[in-house]
Amino acid sequence: MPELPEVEVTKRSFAQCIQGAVIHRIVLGKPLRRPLGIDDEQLIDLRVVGVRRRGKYLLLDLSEGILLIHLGMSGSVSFLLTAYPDLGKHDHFAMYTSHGLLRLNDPRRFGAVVFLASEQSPQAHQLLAHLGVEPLDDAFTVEYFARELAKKKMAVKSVLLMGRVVVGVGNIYASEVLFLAKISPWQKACELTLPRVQALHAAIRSVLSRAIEVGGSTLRNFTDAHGAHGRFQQESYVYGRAGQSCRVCGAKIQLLQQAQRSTYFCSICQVFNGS
DNA sequence: AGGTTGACCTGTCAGC
DNA sequence: TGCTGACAGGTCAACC
Repeated sequence: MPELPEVEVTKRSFAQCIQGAVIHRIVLGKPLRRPLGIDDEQLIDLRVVGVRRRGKYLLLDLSEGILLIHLGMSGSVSFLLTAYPDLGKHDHFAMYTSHGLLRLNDPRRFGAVVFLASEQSPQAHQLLAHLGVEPLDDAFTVEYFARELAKKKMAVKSVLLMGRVVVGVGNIYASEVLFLAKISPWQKACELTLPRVQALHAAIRSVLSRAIEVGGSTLRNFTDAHGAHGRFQQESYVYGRAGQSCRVCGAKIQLLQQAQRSTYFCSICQVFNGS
C-alpha cells in the first residue's frame, strides 16, 4: 500500500511529535529483510532532529546519522505517547523515546529500518542514489520527464513503477494517473507524444497531491502514525474497480496482469498515443 | 546495458 | 468449519 502519499501522510502525522526526542531504548522483533546495520545499543541517547521523506523512504535525521524506514508492502508506522504499550506480533521495530514510542508494524516484513552513517555512506548510496526526482518538486518538469521517457522502451507503467525517472508512484497510483492521462498502460514510454507526456505529468502531480490531501489510500490496513485511515481509494477511477463501470464512459474497468502486477484500466478511455 | 523474472513473507479471501 | 491455492500496495538480485 504505501506509495508516496501514504509515506508523506505518515511523515506529517508524527514529524512534529518526535522532533527533538531522545532515543532511550530499541526493541527489535522478527528480522526484516535488511539488517539495521548498527548495534541497536548505539542508537541510544541519539536525538531525532528532523523527519524527511525521499520517494517511499522515511528519513529520520538523528544527531548522528540517519534512520531510514521503508514500509514495504504492508508496513505502517505508529507513534504512541503511552509509555510501554505491549508490542504486537508484527511490531518488528520499536523505538522508545523521551517523547513517545515509534514503532513499525509490518506483517509481511518487506519493510526495512536501516541506519545510515550519512547520506554519502555506501549503504545510503545503494538505497537512495538511483532514485528519480520527486514528483511534487520543481525539478520534475515536463521537459525532464519527456527527455527521460524518450530513453525508455518499456511500457510506460513499468517506467513509473521503476522509480528511476520519478519516485513514489506505485501500483495503485500508476493505474490512476494513466487513466487520468488517457494513456494505455502498455504504451511504450519512448513513443509517447508530447501532449501525452504533458497530460501524464499533470496527472501524476494532481493524483499524488489529492491523495496526500485525503490521507492516502487504505486498501487493507494503512493508517497514519495516529491510526487515521486514508480515503483516496473511495475516489479511485480504476484501481480495485475491475468489472465496475468506468466513471467517465461507463465501460467495464478491465484487470490484466502486466509484468506480474495487476493493472486496472479502461480500454475505451485509455488509448495508444490517442489525441 | 536495458529489460524481465522470481524471490522475499504473511495475511486474507474465494472456492471446494 | 477447514483446507488449499491465488493473490496483495515494493524492491532487488539474477538472469536474458
